[in-house]
Amino acid sequence: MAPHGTGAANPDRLLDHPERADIRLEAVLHACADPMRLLIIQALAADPSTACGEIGLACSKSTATHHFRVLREAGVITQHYRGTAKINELRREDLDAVFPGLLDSLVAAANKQSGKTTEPGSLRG
Amino acid sequence: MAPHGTGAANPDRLLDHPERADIRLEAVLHACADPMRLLIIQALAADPSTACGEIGLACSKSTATHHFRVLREAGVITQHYRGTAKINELRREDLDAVFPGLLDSLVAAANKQSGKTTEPGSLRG
DNA sequence: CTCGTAGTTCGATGGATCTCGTAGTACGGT
DNA sequence: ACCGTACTACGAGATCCATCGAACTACGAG
Repeated sequence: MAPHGTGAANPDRLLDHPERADIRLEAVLHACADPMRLLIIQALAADPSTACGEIGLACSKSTATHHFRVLREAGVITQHYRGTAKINELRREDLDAVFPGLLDSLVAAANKQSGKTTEPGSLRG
Repeated sequence: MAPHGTGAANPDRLLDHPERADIRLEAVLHACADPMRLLIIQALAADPSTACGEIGLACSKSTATHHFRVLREAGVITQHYRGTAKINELRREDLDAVFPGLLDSLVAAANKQSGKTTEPGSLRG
């Protein structure tokens, strides 16, 4: 038996995302309750469609993978491959539909706390 | 030496609360990311100034104490004694000042998810 | 095919966290 | 003074979580 990566478990490189209806508030909050993941969210809010590596996360690659996964499984972000890179996006529409206003106040709070100036106009593409 | 409760550590029954400026977003989110504590928050949102025991929590008393403490130390609620009862209140003003809109969307999300009808008069003015 | 880049998986470790029962303190009434 | 109610503090057990390094897969370019 191969000691690692049982290989080809997902040949098309597709990723599982929870349906909109399956997004749970506790999971979303838990996902956001981590400084590293909050950073990711801020980065994606400022810059949609960013690859994992493009966000300068101060941790190892495996840790980064872990955090992105937590966010995806909670329904906060979507991920899809683009060549060798993995592109991340906030699930704005879904989150707004399920928990109206939550994401916005969350991002605003994160930006405020980190002293970021989310200048008016950059919020929406 | 008394094996438990070193007694009179706080003769006036005063409780430590973080200052408004010391409230951290991660801590607030983490505090809210628990079903039990989310229940407490919903209860306090619907009914300010409630004693610990008045919320029908499905857990032991020591566990309840623990959850209330987490909420207090995160800056989500205040607690003060009134006779033998301990009264809890949401720190609405402080939270609104530090993270505008967050508490409202949080409570609304919790109510929505739990199918609670947030009294058609209290939310929309 | 080979190499480099991007990200994953596994396994381990150390630290939080949840939960509880038991034993304790504080207050208010009788 | 005594008792009951309300809640706390401690200690233990179980589980979860963040983090890492090492080994691995997948894709693209030359």
